[in-house]
Amino acid sequence: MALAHWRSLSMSPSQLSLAHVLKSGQSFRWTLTRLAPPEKVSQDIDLATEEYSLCLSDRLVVLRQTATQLYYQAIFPASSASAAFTTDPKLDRTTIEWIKKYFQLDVDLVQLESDWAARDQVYSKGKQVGTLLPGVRVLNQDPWECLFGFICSSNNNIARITSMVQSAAHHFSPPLLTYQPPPSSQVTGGAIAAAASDMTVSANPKAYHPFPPPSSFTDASTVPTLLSLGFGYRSKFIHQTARLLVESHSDPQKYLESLRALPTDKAREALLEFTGVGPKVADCVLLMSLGKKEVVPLDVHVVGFAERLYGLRTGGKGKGMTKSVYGITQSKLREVWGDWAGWTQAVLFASDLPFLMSSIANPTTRPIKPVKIKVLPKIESSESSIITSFSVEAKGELTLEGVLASERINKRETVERIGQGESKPSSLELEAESMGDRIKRRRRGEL
DNA sequence: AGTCGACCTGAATTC
DNA sequence: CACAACAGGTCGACC
Repeated sequence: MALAHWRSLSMSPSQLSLAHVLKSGQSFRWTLTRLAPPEKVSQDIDLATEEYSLCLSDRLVVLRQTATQLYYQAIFPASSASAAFTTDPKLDRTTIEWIKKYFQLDVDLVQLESDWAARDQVYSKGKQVGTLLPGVRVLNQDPWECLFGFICSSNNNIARITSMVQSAAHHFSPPLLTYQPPPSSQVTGGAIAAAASDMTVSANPKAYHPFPPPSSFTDASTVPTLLSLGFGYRSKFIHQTARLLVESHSDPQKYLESLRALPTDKAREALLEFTGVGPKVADCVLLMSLGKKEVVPLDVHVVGFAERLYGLRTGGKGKGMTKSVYGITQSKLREVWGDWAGWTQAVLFASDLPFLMSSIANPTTRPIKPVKIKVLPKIESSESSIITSFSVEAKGELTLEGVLASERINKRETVERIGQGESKPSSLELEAESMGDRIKRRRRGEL
C-alpha cells in the first residue's frame, strides 16, 4: 500500500484522548486497529498504538495519537479525481476542518475541568485521586447518525449497539472504498478483546461504508432486514423515524441540522416526535450532535451518580424513571455542574466504564522517551492546546465511586449545597447507600 | 398525569 | 458450562 500521507496537529491527550472518547459510547461507528509495535521507533508517530478510522460520505478519516500529536489523513476512493491518497491542499483543509468541528477543538477541555473542580467537590476529588479519564470531550456528530445510534441504544449495551450501527452501514450503504489497515498486533482474545470490547478490531482489508441517509430505511424491506441484523424491536423505530423524516422534509438531514438553531426545549420537542425517541435519546442527540452542551442525558448510570455521589434522591426506585423525576434530577445536576453540564456528565460516565478504566493504568502511547523528530509538514501547529501535563497514575481498578466512598467525602455538605431546600435526603439514607456501595464494589473485583 | 409490563438479542457475569 | 438477568429506554395500555 502506498505510503501514508500523515499530517499532524499539536494535541495534548489531556485535551483530547481518542482512546477514551471514541470508546466511551458516544459514537458507535469508529473502527479501531491495534498497531503492531514497529521494529524501530524512528519518529513520533511510531509511538502510537492504535489507529482509528471513520468513513464519511466521500472519504475515510484515519487518526493516530501520541503524547504530543494528533495525526490524521484522509483516504479517498481510488476512482476519484485525486486518486487514493490525495495531496490536494484544499481537500486536506476540509479534513482538518471536519476534525476540528467533530471534536470541537475550539473548546478548552482543560479549562472546563478546572472550572468543574472549582465548583464541584465530587469532581475535584475524582480529579485529584486520578480516577477521571483525561481527554474526554463531547463529540459533535452528524445528527442523523447520532439519532440512529441512540434509538438503537434503548435497553441495550454498547457492544451490541456498535455492532448494530456498523452492520446497518454495511447493509444499507454501498462501500466507498477498501482500505488495508496497517500491520495489526495479534488479537489473542482475552485482554485486548476486552479492552476494545466496544469497537471493531480489524486485521484484514476492509470495505468502508458511509452511514446511510434516512431515505435508505424507508421502504418496506427495511424492517425485516433490520430484524435479521439483530435490531430487535428497534427495527420499526428506525423505519418509522426514517419515514417521518423523509415524508415531512425535503432535506431530512438539513432539517435535523436546523434544530441546532432552536432553543433547547423546542429542539427536544421536535426530536420527541420520532418513534423510539424518549427523553434520554432526545437529550443524547441534543448534546452530541446539536451543540446543546448544557443537556445532561439521564440514564440509569447517571442517575446512579446523582444518587450515590451527590445524594440526589430521585424517589423513583427500581426501574422506570418518571418524567418529573427526570426533569428534577437533570436540573439539579445542571446546577451543580454549570453551563457545560453535558460535558461533565460525559467525563464522569466514561470514567465509570469498567473496560475504559483499565486504560488509566495503560496509557495509549508507548512509554518511550520522546524522540527528536522533524516530521511531516505540520499545518495548524499553533493550536490551542499548550497543556502538556498528562499525569497517568496507575490507580489499579479503582473507580471514581469507590475512591470517593473510601475517602469519605462529606456528602451532606454537597447535598445541602445542591439540594437548595427541595428534597433533602436523610443523612442516614446516604450513609447506608455509600456503605452499600463500598461493599458492592469490594465484592465486584478488587480482590 | 402517573404507573407498569412487554420488548429483541447476545455478550458478559454469575452460579 | 449452561442459565437467568442485564444493557446508557420507550411504547401503549391502563388506572
